[in-house]
Amino acid sequence: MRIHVLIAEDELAVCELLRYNLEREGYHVSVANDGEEALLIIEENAPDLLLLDWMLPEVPGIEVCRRVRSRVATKNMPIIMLTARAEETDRIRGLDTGADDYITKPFSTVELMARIRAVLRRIRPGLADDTIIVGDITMERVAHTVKRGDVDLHLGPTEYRLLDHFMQHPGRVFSREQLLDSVWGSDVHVELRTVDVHVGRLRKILKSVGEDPIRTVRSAGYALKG
Amino acid sequence: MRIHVLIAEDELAVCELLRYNLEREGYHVSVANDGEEALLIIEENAPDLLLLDWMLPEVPGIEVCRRVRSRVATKNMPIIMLTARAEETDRIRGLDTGADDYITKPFSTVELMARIRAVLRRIRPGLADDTIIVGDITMERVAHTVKRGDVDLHLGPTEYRLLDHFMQHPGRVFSREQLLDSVWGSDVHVELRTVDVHVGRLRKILKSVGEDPIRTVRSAGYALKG
DNA sequence: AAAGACTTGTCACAATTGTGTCAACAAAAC
DNA sequence: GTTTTGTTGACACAATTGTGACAAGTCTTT
Repeated sequence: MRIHVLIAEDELAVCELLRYNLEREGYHVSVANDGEEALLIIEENAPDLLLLDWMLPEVPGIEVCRRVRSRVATKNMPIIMLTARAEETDRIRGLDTGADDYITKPFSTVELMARIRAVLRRIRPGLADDTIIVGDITMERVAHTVKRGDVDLHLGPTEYRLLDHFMQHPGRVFSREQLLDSVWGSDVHVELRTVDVHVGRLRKILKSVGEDPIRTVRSAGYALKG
Repeated sequence: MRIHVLIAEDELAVCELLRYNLEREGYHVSVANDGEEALLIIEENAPDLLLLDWMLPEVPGIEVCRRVRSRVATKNMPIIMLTARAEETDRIRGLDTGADDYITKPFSTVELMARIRAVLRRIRPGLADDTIIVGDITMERVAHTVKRGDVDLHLGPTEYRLLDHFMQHPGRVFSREQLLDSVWGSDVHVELRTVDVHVGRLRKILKSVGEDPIRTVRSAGYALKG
């Protein structure tokens, strides 16, 4: 039985991005374009997780949230809020929205997926896959640890997300642009070459234990040797 | 159901080149010669992908882009911009054009096709075919790898594009001019003989594993043995 | 509040790899 | 044997990638 995620979001582009990423990780995805639709779908077929836009037509996100919480059947449904601006963060945080987590746009898909796993794990331990293994590299996402062979490696946050992304698609080449999009976030302004630096840092750590597992593909990007 | 691509471009020569290449790869192609026509076609029968010239009569490309994005039905339509000069690149990038990708003329058709596949893959994973096999040569486009038998081969960017092109049309003979057009770009100024050199280099790599798979056709050009 | 320990994004410069030409040589055609 | 066409190594230089240093920013700890 696959995990059912409902996306309540009116920006189609964001919807598709989320749907694509979620489906690729094996979730069953529904989409609601406004608050009313979201509530209908929830009543009809309660999802396992709700990705809820803060600003939603018809019924605003916070209202959806409240109604979901007020109903017994859905009282414990995990909710992750998608908020537009970083400034609102504190306000949302302060309010008792009842959301389990929130993330501000633009967000990196890698990070969002990580949060989704985290929230699901809290509710249904064992459902979200927690470790990825590629070659001799093991990522324990629960513990946020990376091992190569038997050696524990210490990665910074960015290196961690970068490796996470690579490990989800071993062998596949990603351009700097793509990495920036997935690992940093959709419209963050960061120099393209910064990717090189972080790949370099990741490499350095990984190479401390064995062969360089990252492949540079000239004029194309980087890939994890699959 | 074939993938439907709309070409919005006023230069007839470019149009035909694109149409020819796209149809050969199995896409269903429509053509609009100005922005207005493009919008009409889009409204009437939304394509799966839009190849959009930046400079377009009647309604400029950027305006078409905006309108496509503003309509719900076409909000997610993948758009690849064709821009004239390399200098505009940064500006276009900085602007939030809403295009999924852009490519500056002159472009090599091999590269454009690669980008089209990349964009489509994002939207409809599984639709764009990612590996080509001819004889004992395997190209894994996602991983950007080439194997002959079990041996991994390391090709430089140009060799890679050249082989890609050959493998798309096994057996067919291409003149140096044609190869220059398809692999290097429409009006790049490069000596004809340079093709020989690159074919030579490609051959050398390929021959390191087995028989020479490239056929020289005297006074006509080269072909991959199909 | 200050100090220290990490992270991060950029830059400048080094190291590496790829590119286009040419010219000498080889092979085929006439 | 002469002419035409293709092959290949050498080479300068272009383009791309790797990396150490650094300043600014965070988060902890004291």
